[in-house]
Amino acid sequence: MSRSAELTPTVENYLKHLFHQQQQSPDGWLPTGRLAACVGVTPGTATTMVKTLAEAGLVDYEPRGGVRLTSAGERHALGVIRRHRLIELFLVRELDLDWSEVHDEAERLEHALSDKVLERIDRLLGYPQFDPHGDPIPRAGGHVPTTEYQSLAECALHRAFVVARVTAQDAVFLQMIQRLHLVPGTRVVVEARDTAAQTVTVRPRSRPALNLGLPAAAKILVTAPG
Amino acid sequence: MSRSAELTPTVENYLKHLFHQQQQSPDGWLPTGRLAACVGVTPGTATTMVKTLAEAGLVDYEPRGGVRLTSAGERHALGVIRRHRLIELFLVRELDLDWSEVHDEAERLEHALSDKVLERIDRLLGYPQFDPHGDPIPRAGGHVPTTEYQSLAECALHRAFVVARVTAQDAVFLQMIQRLHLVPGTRVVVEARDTAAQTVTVRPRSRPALNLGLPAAAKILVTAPG
DNA sequence: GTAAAAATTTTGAGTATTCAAAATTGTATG
DNA sequence: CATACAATTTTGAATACTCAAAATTTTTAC
Repeated sequence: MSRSAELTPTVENYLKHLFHQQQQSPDGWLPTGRLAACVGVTPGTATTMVKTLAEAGLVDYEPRGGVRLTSAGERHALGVIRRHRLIELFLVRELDLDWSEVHDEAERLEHALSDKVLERIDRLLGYPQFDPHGDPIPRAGGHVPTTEYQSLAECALHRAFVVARVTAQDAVFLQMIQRLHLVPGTRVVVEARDTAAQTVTVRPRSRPALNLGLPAAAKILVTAPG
Repeated sequence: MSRSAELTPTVENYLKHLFHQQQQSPDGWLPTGRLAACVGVTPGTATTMVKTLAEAGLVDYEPRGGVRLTSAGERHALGVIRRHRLIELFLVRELDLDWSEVHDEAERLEHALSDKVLERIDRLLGYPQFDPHGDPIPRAGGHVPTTEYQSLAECALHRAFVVARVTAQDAVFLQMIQRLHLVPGTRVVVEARDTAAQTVTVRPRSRPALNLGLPAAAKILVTAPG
């Protein structure tokens, strides 16, 4: 009736962060300190938890070397991320919540939803592939729809693109994106890029051009239109 | 952004059960053993928790005398019950889950929903007054729509009534109600009542008559039609 | 009115999670 | 290579919750 293995919300949370962080550092091994920082606990706490996770077969752990999800751990992490992203989309599409505020809501709900309810939500939404931020929603089996994106920090100049994904979760940044009309789906052209000044000049379709800092531009991913 | 006082799910759960039980025993004082039984913990655990709740001002506690919700405790309890019942209705109406299975689902979700999401669900459902079992949904302010009901164990014979409410949560019982066509909204007539044999003969509108035991009949509440 | 039964509380202990601060290890530097 | 610095791990302790079993109180029964 509910989830397969029944991990605690805390454990699910560690696994989720672990997965996200591992995508960044592609050698796969994550220092425990980094994990601690993004879960929001002290380093010692993370060490303790990592040892627990290792005993449960969810991660590989090399003392002073780092942590890495096992395939079992990754499977669970993808389950949590699937729940999180489906909930986000549900909150935006069905309950009319704002794009920028659903992350925190989903954070709590992702640990309380049974497989059955999740399946119904999935069906109601028409088995969507992407959440409101453009992040891919893993399938129940664990498959993640992948697409190659470029960011506004690196794509070609004077070419039409479509914003596909915004890789940030904090409400302030997302509200800015909204105010600037750069939400997923918007057509944009990069008019200039100044690597010295670290700025990018972007023009959303039928709107005035605007300037973004390079780090911000790197969080906005685009694809070719059509 | 979320709930007012932030009680733990465990505490919310105790308060909810306390409220339900208090409705039964109207002197208001509930023995801790009874509370323990319905929360599903050992008596000692309930005693410990009750002392914690008393310190937090949520209950009055007389050692060896019993427990009673304070008005603060009742306010919180009604909040939990409101969430629970709105979720149940939402799951049935919007996600097409079965009447008989939503209780357990709501049990988990009632502790994870923010006020904001709850308000949206309330709006989506059209500010309903009753959940799928006919139980009243407390308003955000704490007001509970009350109606006087009679049960099939005590109502007049040969008079038309409408099933308004089924005061049970276990799936097996509810599935039986469904199979027997006695879900809320159904018109029924009690054709006979045998207090010695402890049975009631009920005829749902345009269906053959059927027999119920008295305790089962007492859980099915009816009102005058119209 | 005392003994047995029932309910309740207390005690001691365990799990899951966390922190602060001390100890350890590894790395980089001169 | 020794030393200083940073990261990590260990240690000791706290909170929230739970149980089993012992101790206590109340009720019931004779």
